[in-house]
Amino acid sequence: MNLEDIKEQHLLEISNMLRALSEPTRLKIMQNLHQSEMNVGQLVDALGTSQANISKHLKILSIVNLVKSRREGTTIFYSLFDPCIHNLCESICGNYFQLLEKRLKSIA
Amino acid sequence: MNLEDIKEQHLLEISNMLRALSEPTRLKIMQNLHQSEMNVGQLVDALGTSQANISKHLKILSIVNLVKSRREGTTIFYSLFDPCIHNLCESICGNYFQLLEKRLKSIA
DNA sequence: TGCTTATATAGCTATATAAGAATATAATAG
DNA sequence: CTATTATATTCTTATATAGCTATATAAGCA
Repeated sequence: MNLEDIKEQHLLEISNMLRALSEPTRLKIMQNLHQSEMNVGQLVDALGTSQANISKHLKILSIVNLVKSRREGTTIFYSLFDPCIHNLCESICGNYFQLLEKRLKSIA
Repeated sequence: MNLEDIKEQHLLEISNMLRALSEPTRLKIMQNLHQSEMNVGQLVDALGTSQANISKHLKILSIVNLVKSRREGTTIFYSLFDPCIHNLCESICGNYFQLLEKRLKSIA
């Protein structure tokens, strides 16, 4: 599938996924879930923001299928929706550092 | 480089890059530049929005180093900042379709 | 049942931003 | 210099959204 051939609707969905990913708190949530599943309370502790805030961000990540959840008693565990999300994150981050290096070289 | 090890400042820069990418018009600009460099007028024609609007979006994409420009007389040509941006876009798009397939299968 | 814990939601405010309209800048031609 | 063409910027308005506070829901336990 080439970028050039993407239809409007898919492009809109991709932009939604990227917008969901593009918020720093949500990116940190993804970074945490990258390692293992976590419940809301653990994420609250890890990120140092309010529980309400974390819940809202988790909802946004759920809507675009970046994360999924399972209940265990009163606790809800969140994890990456699919293993391929790993690759997505690694790839974004890898490309960022590749770009960063080239920018630094072009300054030097 | 693993996602888990990314420091705050890099994470903020990545989120800025993703936010820049996450707007539909800008994603379409990237989609067009994916194929070849284009000047502002060509992008205006291709996307069907105002010249001012395109210029503003191009500026946002420039700031995060997703595109670069060169002048030729009064015309300014834009292109992807670096070849690796190709990979980034292909990877985002590839992962989206992979996710899409799995969602469809899980419904069926 | 009522109480506690964990999570989600609603309402509010402040800020960010996309798009339109008008104007400004920059390069070139005459 | 003036006019023209191509692009950028400024200002405004409307909408989206992050975070706060308070409240609601849901599950388990006494």
